[in-house]
Amino acid sequence: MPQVEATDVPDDGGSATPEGLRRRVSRQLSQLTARSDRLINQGLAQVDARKWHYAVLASLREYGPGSQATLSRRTGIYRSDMVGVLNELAERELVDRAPDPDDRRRNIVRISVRGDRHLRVLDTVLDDLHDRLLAPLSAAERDEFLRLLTRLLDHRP
Amino acid sequence: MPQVEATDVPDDGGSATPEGLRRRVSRQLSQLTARSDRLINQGLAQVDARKWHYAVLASLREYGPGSQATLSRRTGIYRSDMVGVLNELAERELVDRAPDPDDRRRNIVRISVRGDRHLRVLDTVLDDLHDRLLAPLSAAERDEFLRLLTRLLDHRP
DNA sequence: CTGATATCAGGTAAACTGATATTG
DNA sequence: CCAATATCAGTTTACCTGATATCA
Repeated sequence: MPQVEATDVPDDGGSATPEGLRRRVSRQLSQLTARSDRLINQGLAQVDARKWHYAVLASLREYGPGSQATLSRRTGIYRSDMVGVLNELAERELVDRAPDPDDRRRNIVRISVRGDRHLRVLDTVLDDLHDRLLAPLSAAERDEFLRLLTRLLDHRP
Repeated sequence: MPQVEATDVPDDGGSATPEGLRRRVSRQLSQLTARSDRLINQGLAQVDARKWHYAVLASLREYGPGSQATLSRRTGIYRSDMVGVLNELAERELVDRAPDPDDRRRNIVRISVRGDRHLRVLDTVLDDLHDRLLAPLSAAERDEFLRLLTRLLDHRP
C-alpha cells in the first residue's frame, strides 16, 4: 500500500509551500498582498479609514484639487468606484466637492482642513504598518524591494 | 481664482502616481498583484485552468496525495474554498478523490495521469507569463525580487 | 457628432467567517 | 467531551464592464 500522507509539513501558515510553488512570483505576490491588505485594512479601520481614502487624500495634498476623473487617473481607482470613495470622504467632511463653474460636467474635489489633519494621522499609521510589514528587511533591502516593485509597475505591458 | 487643475499628468496608467503614494509599498504591491493576477488568470483561462488549479496540482506532484485539509495547509487555499477547487479538478479528471479507509472523515486526493500531463502544460504557460511579468528585470534582479518576497512571506507576524 | 464626465447597476474572483454533520 | 474533517452558506472587498444623462 502506498504512503498516503507525504511528510506532513507543520502548519505554519504560508511558509510550508512546496518549492515549485515558491518559485512562482505571482503566487508569492498574491499571498504577500493578501497579508499586506489585511494589515493595512485593519490598521486603517482603527482610525475609521480605508486605503482608498489615503490614496485620494494624498493625491489631493500632492497635486491639489481636481475633477473626479483626474483623481481616478492619479490614484488608479476606477472612475466607477471613485463616486463611492468620495461619498465616504465627503460624509466625513474630509473633502469638499463642488461643481466646476467653468465645466459643468465636472466636480472639483478639494481636501478640507479636517482632511489635511486626518491625512497626517494616516501618514503615521501607515508608516507604522509598513514598518511591521517590512520588518524582516534592512533599510537597504526595503529600498531595493521598492525599487524593483516600481520598475515592474512602470513597465507598461 | 485658484488654479483648479494642478499640472495635469498624462494618463499613462499607473505610473503617474504621486511620489507620496509611490513610497507606499503596500500600494505598489496591490497594483502589481492586480496586474499579475489579471495576466495569470487570462493566460490560464486559455487552457481552461485557474491559478488554484496549479497550486493544488503542483502541491500534489511535489508532496504526493493528501487529505483536503492537508492540501489546504500546503497551498494556502482556505479549507472552505478547497471543495470547489477540487470539484473543478475532479470534473476535469485531473485528480482522483476517494474516501480514506483508515480515517473516514477524510478524502484522499491524488493527481491523475491526465492531471500530471495537464500540470506540465501549466508549467510552460506559467513560465511564459512570468517572463512577461518580470520582463523589466534582469535574471539577477528577478532572483533578488523573489528572495525578498520570500523573506517577507516567511516572517510570521 | 465626438468625446469626456459623473453616476449607477451590475459581474467576477479572492479572502474570509461561521455553521453543521461526521468521525477520531 | 474535545478536535479534526469535509461541506455549505454567506460576507466583504477589489477589480472590471458596461450603460446612461449631461455637457464641452
